[in-house]
Amino acid sequence: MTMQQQREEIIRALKAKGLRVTPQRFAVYANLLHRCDHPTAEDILQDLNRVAPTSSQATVYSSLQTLRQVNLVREVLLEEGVRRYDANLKPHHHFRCQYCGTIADIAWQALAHLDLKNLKSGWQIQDYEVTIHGRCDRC
Amino acid sequence: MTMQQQREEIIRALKAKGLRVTPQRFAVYANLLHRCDHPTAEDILQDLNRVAPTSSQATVYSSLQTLRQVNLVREVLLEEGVRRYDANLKPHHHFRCQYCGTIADIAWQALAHLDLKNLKSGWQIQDYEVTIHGRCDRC
DNA sequence: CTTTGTGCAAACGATTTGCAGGATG
DNA sequence: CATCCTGCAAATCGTTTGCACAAAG
Repeated sequence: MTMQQQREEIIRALKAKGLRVTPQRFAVYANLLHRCDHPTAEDILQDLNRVAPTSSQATVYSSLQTLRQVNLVREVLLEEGVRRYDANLKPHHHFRCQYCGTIADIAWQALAHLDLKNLKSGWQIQDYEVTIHGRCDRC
Repeated sequence: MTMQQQREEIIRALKAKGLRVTPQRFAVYANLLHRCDHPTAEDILQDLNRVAPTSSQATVYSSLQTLRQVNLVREVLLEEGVRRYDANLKPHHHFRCQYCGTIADIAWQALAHLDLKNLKSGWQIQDYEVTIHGRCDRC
């Protein structure tokens, strides 16, 4: 996919959700899509303003909130007191290295599916996520 | 187990970890052990001071931190921006109702174990946890 | 031109810290 | 009696909010 196509793809996604396409919102979403780590709001802000000022702090926070509401982005909880964001919408699990903090995505199919029947009577399962803790190949 | 035995059990656990047994620390840990929900620091503070002032805010926070460091207590991440605590050390998973927020423990054995072999080459698995989202029997 | 988004700075809630006095082992 | 813990209040961190102005459709 060319650079240009990627841009159009993002614009299409935002419009499809009824969002106005502003440079700041575009930048936040594009940044999240192009990164493979799971950055915090602060990480994104830093990255966007690395070269030239692009967005303010408040705008990054509000963009993330908006993108989350329309399900283009989701929050990931892997560490205590840290909110991370992820634009990978395909269901997947996470592997976090306890030593260096690196986070790797684990494809949904990579795990044998759980047998969730009759877990707790009367409770309906919507979805589930697995977080694996361990040591990565470099630690 | 009698009330008295429970108290002695707690004192033994704290001493075994090299911690001094203060009334405040005792109260925080005992409170957490006797509750089946997964309270926040604030919840614990409220509960302890319900009848008579027992601990200050700073002390509850510091006790939780200390108890966590010695592995008598662990943090649970189930909702965005909320830190909950749990003194149940037996490995278990969590089920959270998306409607009322109720959290239920799922015994480790209740889930068919995951096949975690060959997940990612070079990565060693320490442990994993499953968070299930759904609707509880009362919602 | 109407509506929505941005940026600033102030407000906020949860958690942490500095420090003096108090309790524990 | 040395060390560790507590409580208060102030500091800090991440996030949210109010509001005037700017930009998008």
